[in-house]
Amino acid sequence: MVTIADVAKAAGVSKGTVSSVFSKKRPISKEVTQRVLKAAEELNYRPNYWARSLVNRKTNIIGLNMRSEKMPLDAFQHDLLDGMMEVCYEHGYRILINILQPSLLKQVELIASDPVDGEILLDPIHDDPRIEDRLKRHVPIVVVGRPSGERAGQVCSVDNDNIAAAAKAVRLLLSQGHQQILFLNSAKDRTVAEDRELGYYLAHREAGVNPLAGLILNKPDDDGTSIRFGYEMTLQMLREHSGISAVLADNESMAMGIYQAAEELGLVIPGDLSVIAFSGGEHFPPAMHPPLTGMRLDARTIGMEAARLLIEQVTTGAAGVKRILLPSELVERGSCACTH
Amino acid sequence: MVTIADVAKAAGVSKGTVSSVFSKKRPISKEVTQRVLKAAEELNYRPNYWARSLVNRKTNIIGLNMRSEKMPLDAFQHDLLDGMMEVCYEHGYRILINILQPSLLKQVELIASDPVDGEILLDPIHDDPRIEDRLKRHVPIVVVGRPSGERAGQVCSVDNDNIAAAAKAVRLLLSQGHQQILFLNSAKDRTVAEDRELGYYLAHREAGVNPLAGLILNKPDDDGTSIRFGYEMTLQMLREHSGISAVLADNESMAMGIYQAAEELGLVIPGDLSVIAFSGGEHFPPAMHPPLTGMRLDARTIGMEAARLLIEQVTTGAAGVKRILLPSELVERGSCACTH
DNA sequence: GTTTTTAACAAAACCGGTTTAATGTAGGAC
DNA sequence: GTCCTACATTAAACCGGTTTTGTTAAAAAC
Repeated sequence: MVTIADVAKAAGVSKGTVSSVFSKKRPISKEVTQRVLKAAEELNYRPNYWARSLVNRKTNIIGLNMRSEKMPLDAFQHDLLDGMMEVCYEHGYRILINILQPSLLKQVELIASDPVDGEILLDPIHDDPRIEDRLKRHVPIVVVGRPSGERAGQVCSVDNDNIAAAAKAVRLLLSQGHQQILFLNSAKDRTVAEDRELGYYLAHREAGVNPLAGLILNKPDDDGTSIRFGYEMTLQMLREHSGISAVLADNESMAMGIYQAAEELGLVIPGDLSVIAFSGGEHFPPAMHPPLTGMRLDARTIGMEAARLLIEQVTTGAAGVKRILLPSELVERGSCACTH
Repeated sequence: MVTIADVAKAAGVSKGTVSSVFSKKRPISKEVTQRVLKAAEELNYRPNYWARSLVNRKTNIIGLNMRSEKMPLDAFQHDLLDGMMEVCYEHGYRILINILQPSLLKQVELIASDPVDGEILLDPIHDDPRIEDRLKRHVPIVVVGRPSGERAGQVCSVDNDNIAAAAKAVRLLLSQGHQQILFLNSAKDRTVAEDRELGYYLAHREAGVNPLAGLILNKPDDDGTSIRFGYEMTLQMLREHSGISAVLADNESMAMGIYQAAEELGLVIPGDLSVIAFSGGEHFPPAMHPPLTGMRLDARTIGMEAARLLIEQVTTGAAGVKRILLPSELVERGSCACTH
């Protein structure tokens, strides 16, 4: 590897002079500048990024930290990444994707800090250790979702208005005459689950309906795919509760599982069973029949806002805690209908 | 920021001792180890990634370098990234996405080397300056696509068998009786365009058909979206050449433009016009009517193979030049039919 | 003509780690 | 009791940059 010392020697100057030529932070005579640039060119010299970051305390890299169990990326994450990329592109930042295995992650987290100026954290859980850690170490972060407890007021976050979104979805179903609405919610420790549950109850209360207990199921966070959970729970619950006529699903994969179960039970969607799901992607809705009615979460905008917020924090050192809530849009596509 | 010196002072030992406690590269007595760990814990110490990388000459980060004009990521890139992530996940590597603006990029490329152990380069063009640069600096790379000229034998690469894929697509169309097949190819300077053009001619020659000149158009690399190019060229060419009954498109977006143009011209797909496209994504095919017949490129596998190849190079220092060619699958969905 | 300022560069210190060479100390062999 | 070895630890050098401080010579000020 050719270093700054090599260039200095070749040009017959000191290291500091070469550094100044490149950074232009101090005046260097035309003649010497030429000589240094020529030497650098000939040796094919490139400043070492790490060495530079070490002293500058700045990498121009922001991290995307996702709880890495889920791969490949779902539509929500994909769009979010797209949004992040667009903003980073404008501001000259790069993105480091953190996808280490939980086991490795634990080691690495203990062993070294991430080489980033700031981080965007996905899918916060209750008392998320990642948030605690970044707060302690004063690493700028933006949380996508709602940090739990008092942390919500201490770190920046961008989120769907999940309470409103869930309420809107349930309101639609209630208005169509559904009384027993099964809610296949996401994992209990995720704060998003709590918000959506709140929205579920809110819409019921507004309509003066007292929701049956036990109609909200949380996906176990450890195991299995969403599609399997959707499938199994739908089978089980529809057999136990004959009154269920609609299902609200946490995501599209779950909805696919629900479709499978409905087919197996001989139920027609939306005639016998209405299905509505929170949907991530805006670009490529999965092909389902009938097309899935969903609450479209604007992942792309979330990604953009999160990146903006983080870059603002990183560059200006701004300490203000902001929380951005984005509305979700109800897209009716045909998987919901009135009860008969 | 709390440094190793702080911990050393707090524990009453030297920096080297603290370092050894963390890296376990030298034996440290139980008693001292305990004292150091306690001090580190209390101070919330994390080793500095850059400082460590500086001396280790290793970051455990691999770069994904795409010619950044195109955003958001298309389905091909998305799947490729997924594949890369999966392999990186297994091997404890992180991914740095390089999406700097061309203008900024030029500066940064001159200013600093990337903080990565190796890079995966997408969309190589003829005499790609990125490849020249990495070769000169001995940065391990894997090219996704075919490096041009003699470089093909000098760097690792993973690619679709584009010649075979294009030939297969054209063969289908010829077998359906199409004689004049419009080929909306990708930008001329991309090597993939050359390969697919070859496949186009190959299939014609096999069938004993002499293809009309001027039926292959290259997307201008500088401007506009694929969808617009597909739309405008289809309109123009179908007006000029009444004999055209089929179009082969470089990607799905172009195909969408072709669908638009067909509608405007009052042509029914596939009755009046057959359309076939190279398609990237396997997860979320865009919803089109009729569903688009395509050559499915296995982007996910390409990403996995590329990551494997690169990590192998990086870890073992292996210098062998490998080229992996992956077959593409023809998926008939209904946008191609026999001529009448 | 001497002093002060300025420009242009060199030398050295520093960033936060790792690694090598040096040091001291205890245990075993003779 | 002396010598050698093994072991645990420290001090110092190093990674490749940036930045601060010092030095020299020429230009400007008096």
